This record gives sequence, C-alpha cells and structure tokens, in this order.
Amino acid sequence: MNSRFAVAVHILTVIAHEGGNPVTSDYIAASVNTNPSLIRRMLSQLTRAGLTRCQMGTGGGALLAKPAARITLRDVYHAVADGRLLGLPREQPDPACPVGRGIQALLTERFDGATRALEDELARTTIADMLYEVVERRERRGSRRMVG
Amino acid sequence: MNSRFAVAVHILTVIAHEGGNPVTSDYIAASVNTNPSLIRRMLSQLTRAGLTRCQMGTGGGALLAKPAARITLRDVYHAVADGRLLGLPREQPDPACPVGRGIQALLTERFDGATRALEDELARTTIADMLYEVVERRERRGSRRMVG
DNA sequence: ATGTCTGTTACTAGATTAGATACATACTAT
DNA sequence: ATAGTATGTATCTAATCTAGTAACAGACAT
Repeated sequence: MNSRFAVAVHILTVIAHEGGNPVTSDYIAASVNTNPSLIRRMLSQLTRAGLTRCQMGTGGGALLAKPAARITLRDVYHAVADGRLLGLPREQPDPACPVGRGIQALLTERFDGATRALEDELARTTIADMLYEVVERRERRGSRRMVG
Repeated sequence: MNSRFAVAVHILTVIAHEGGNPVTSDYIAASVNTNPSLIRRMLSQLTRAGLTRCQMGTGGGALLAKPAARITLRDVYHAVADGRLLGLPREQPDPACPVGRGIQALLTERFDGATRALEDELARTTIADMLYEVVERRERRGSRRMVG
C-alpha cells in the first residue's frame, strides 16, 4: 500500500489547475498535506519521466512538460511506480518440488498480464480529465448548495 | 509489495497437484520455502473463502473445496488481498484547495476501475490452468534436456 | 548581491511483512 | 480410551518499507 502514485496524480492535477503558472513545492505540499521536500522528490521523478519541468529561482516552480490532455495516468504510474504491484516471495520455492520449480515464472507471466490490464485501464484517463472532473464536481456541489 | 497472493496461488497449486490426497502444512511449507504456521494462517483464510477445506488428525491436511478448474486467480486474490492495490495517502488533502477537495473521491473511482480490470484479467486463469502449465513446462524442459 | 526555489542527501519514527514458537483443539487409528 | 498427528490461532521478533523532517549546495530572478 504505497500512496506515491496517488500523490503524483494529485501533484500534476494541481499544476494543471494553475494553468501555466509555475507552482512551488510549498504550494503543492499544502494541497496534498505533506512535506515540500517529499513533493520535490516526486517532482524530480516526474521531470525525469518527461512529464514536468521546473523553473528555479524567484517566481519559479513546476510546470507541465506537455499538455495535460496528453499525460495519462499510465504515464504517471510508470514514472513513479517502484516495483511490482503483485509481489513474489523473497525466498525461492523448493526446486525439488514439481510445483515449486516452475511456479514463479508462471506467476510472473500472469502478474504481468494482469498489471498490463490495469495499466491499459489507467491509460484511459488523462490529467486533463482529472482536472475537468474535479472542477466540475465542485461546481455541481456548489450549485446544489445554492439550490438547497 | 505483498507476496501473500503469490503464496496463496502456490498453496492451491500444490494441493491440486496432489490430486485429492490431503496435504499437510509442513509439506506445503517445504515447497513454498517458508514456515508451516504461515501456511496454516493462509489456509484458514482460503478455507473461510470457501476455496479449501481441512481434515485434522493423522493422515489429514488441506483439500480443495471445489474443482481446480473452478477456482480462478481472482477468487484467490479476493480471499487473501488485504487492502487496496493502489493506495491513497494517509493524510487528507487540504479541503480549502479546489483540487485537494475533490481529488480523493475521483482517485478512488479510477483506482477501483483499474483494479477491476486487473481482477478481470486474473479471472481468466484457474488453478487447473496453473497446474497444467507448471507440469507441462517441466516436461518440455525435461524432453529438451533429453534431446540436447 | 540578495532572496527564492529546486534537487538531493541523510536521518528518524511508524507501519507493514514475514518468520518463529507455543499450545489448545480436533481428529485418526489402534 | 489413549497416543499420535495435524490444524487453528495467538504472540513475539526481526527485517523491510514508507513517509515525514531537516539541511544545504546550486540555479535563477530581480
């Protein structure tokens, strides 16, 4: 249960929300409710993956490296996912057992297939979608409040 | 990176491999290369989920509660998966931020969708498939060795 | 020059994971 | 019945992982 992917999406959505103005790690950290240093660490991963870029100095901050509509959640996942989603045991199974001998290679195959399916589903949503829905929902909630 | 799912599949494949004879936790633990107590803990989860049943006493052990062809990897995943695959941060985002206010509900939706895709893919493989492929591969490797 | 912001390192506390022991309970076999 | 076997569960520990924090050199704007 690793929350880095969620944080990365949050970061990118905040940057997209600011529409072209550089966003500081302090600002993002306040929205995510965590430490600016943690945000900077993640931003450097996102930059390395080509999703963001940064301006240093006064008035600087993070920017999207390409349009929000062209950043999918799969891209984000690849940028920050550390290891495998479905893990194998640290210890090797007993090679003397007919099942133990072959099970890990087989499990790896199936896990990879399942992970690919998850990623394909993630690819259907972009940061632009996230931004649109976050804002739209807020407005719906706002107007509902006006009516009620 | 939690390996319980992998271990659970391994357990069930070993039981299936023994073709109806009760399998002790000691035997399974040797194949998985871990502690019998850990295996028993997992077996009790699998039994609670209706995938296995157990005979106590001499000559006892674990059995499949239904045919291997009717146990999918999704069933196994549901039986032993503890929490969410893609996690949200422990701390709540800042509700004063337009993005922070709505992002978690939205992330939860997308994560659930992606997880469902992964589970659907897992559902395409059964324990019978696992057993068949483990044994088949072993034989292929064997015959290749004979040829080479 | 001065102040701002990033990028990175190092450290800490807390949570999670798996390994290990122990033992009451259930069952088989004789 | 009694002895032996195997499960089911509770508890503890060590190792690993995760996120939070502080610190500081380097880059940039004014």
